[in-house]
Amino acid sequence: MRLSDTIESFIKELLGASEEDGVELKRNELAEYFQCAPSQINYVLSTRFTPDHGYMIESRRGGGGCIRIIHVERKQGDYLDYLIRERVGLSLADKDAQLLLRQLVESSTISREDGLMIAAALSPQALAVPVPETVKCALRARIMRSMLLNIARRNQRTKQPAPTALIRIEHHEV
Amino acid sequence: MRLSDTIESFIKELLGASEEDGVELKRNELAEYFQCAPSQINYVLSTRFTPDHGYMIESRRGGGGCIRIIHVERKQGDYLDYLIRERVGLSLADKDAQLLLRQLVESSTISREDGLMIAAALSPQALAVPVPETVKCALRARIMRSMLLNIARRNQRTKQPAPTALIRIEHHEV
DNA sequence: AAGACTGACTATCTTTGACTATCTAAGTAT
DNA sequence: ATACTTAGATAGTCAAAGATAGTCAGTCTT
Repeated sequence: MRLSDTIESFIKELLGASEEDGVELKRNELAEYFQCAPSQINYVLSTRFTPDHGYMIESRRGGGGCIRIIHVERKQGDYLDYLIRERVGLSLADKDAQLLLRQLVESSTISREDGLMIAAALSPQALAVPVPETVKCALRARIMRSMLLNIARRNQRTKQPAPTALIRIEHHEV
Repeated sequence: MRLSDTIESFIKELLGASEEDGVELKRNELAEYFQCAPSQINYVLSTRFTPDHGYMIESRRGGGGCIRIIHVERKQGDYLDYLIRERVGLSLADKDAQLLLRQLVESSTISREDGLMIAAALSPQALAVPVPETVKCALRARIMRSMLLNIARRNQRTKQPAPTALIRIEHHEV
């Protein structure tokens, strides 16, 4: 078994054992424990604990610093989960983003308020920085996923599970 | 727990227990109590009790000198306005964004949910596209402004600038 | 070729201590 | 009395040291 896989399972065990929906760990301690370079931890995090995997990472440097990993439960057949993992993809044109948002609000997958918040974050004015359109598309996709994940997490916290279920498996390139 | 965090909570407890909206303390006594260098107190004040955090500091040197910490209450609408117009500016470092969000939630200017949504949109993971940091700073400012503006509009629509419960969020929970 | 792994370099946050600035009070000179 | 001086008591500043985590390009493995 590869080291990365071992570390991955270890972290997932920690998450499973935790009361909360997240765990805190010290990068250096973990690296010490597994006898590897500290940057190996970053590698594991960036390849196996990404937003599309349903994880959020927060960290602090300096004395007393640490890494926090938050897991958002994915339920089978959860539409939000499908969106984050597949539908949004790596690139999202402005037009597609608006279309998607409208669908999500109309199908009550997300609230109107949340839809407006996402729209605000993705608005052309917000993204009016001098970068190629391809980069903006990547950005839209990332921001969209990150915000949807946050909504999923909130749903999980409030124990008020997904408003809808309906999975429509459409093709997913945007 | 970091010493700075401990001292921060201690001071906030004092503030909470106080009848006034401020407390007075002796730098050296505090330092003695926490067994640290007096300048540590200055560090805590300058990183956690700034105007952005909603605090004002006054002090007197010499015999009988002391430090006074005052918590400033702000009107929601005005504060949001100020943020949108002045504070956010054209550029916003990651650190500043987090600081700002934390203060906004602590002062109930925005709800915890909105704070988390903005944090999700501004998270390093969401902005992980290959552009210079200067561009990211510009982007953060724009997204932040756009989302705050959306909140302000929503408040106006509902005519009910409803705050939320006072929730103390943890350090990088924002 | 793709994924796993590493190490040097960088960025950020905390803590400390030496040095500086300011204030009060008491003492001294006029 | 009034002005000046000085000692002691505070607080402020800043840069260095320490403690973490992040990045990235190159190497190794499969």
